[in-house]
Amino acid sequence: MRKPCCDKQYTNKGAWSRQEDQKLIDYIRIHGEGCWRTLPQAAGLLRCGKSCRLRWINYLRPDLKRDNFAEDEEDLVIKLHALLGNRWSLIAGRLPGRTDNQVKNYWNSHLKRKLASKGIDPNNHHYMIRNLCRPDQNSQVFSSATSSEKSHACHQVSDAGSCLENGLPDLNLDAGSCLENSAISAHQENQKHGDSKITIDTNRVLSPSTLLLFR
DNA sequence: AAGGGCGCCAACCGCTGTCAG
DNA sequence: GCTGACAGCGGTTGGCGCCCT
Repeated sequence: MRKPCCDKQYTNKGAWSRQEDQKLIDYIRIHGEGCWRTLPQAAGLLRCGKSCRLRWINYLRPDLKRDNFAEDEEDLVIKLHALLGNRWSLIAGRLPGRTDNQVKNYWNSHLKRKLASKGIDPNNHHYMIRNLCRPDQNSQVFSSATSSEKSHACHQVSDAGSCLENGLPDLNLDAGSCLENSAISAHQENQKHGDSKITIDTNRVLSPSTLLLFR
């Protein structure tokens, strides 16, 4: 069992005061980042080193953007999430001035809902196909999406793949998702030709979870 | 005007990865 | 190879403010 990083009895918790912020900023200006364990004592702070690190990285760093996410940043987060999943630090690394915490919070509070409202499952970036199968009240979700939005979801994985060609690191893409995606694209083809029923090309491979949606 | 519900976001917690001794 | 210290990550929580009834 690892020892705690600090003696919790003698550390403050909760929101940081201005004085605490100033002490941390002053200390880091002079000594630079790092040695978080010894920093609190050296800087005269009654805080855990971990807490100091978090406060600096997520709030006090001078290069942080504090404004709302721009549309292109949103798009990038969505594409990177399709590629990387909940690897917030990797995603944030591609957004200058944004922290992993900011990206995570923005995803959970805005983007998840935004995708869901367009009928896109925020977990796997696929359309929630059940909505297509059952023309009940749920189907409104899908029908309210514009064609470009539908296209966006169905091509999420291939778009993300194209990011790789633009210099993203070598990542292990989920091949299963691509195959499922191609089956969804097949459905799109049917839609284009006016077919109201879903037909599945059995030569295309679907995961069991996706197959369940069609039953 | 009040208070209950909800969303946002800063901060915390627990865990993992890495590296030095 | 083992152990402990440290940094970093992702999930979760709690407090605050806004909105609606």
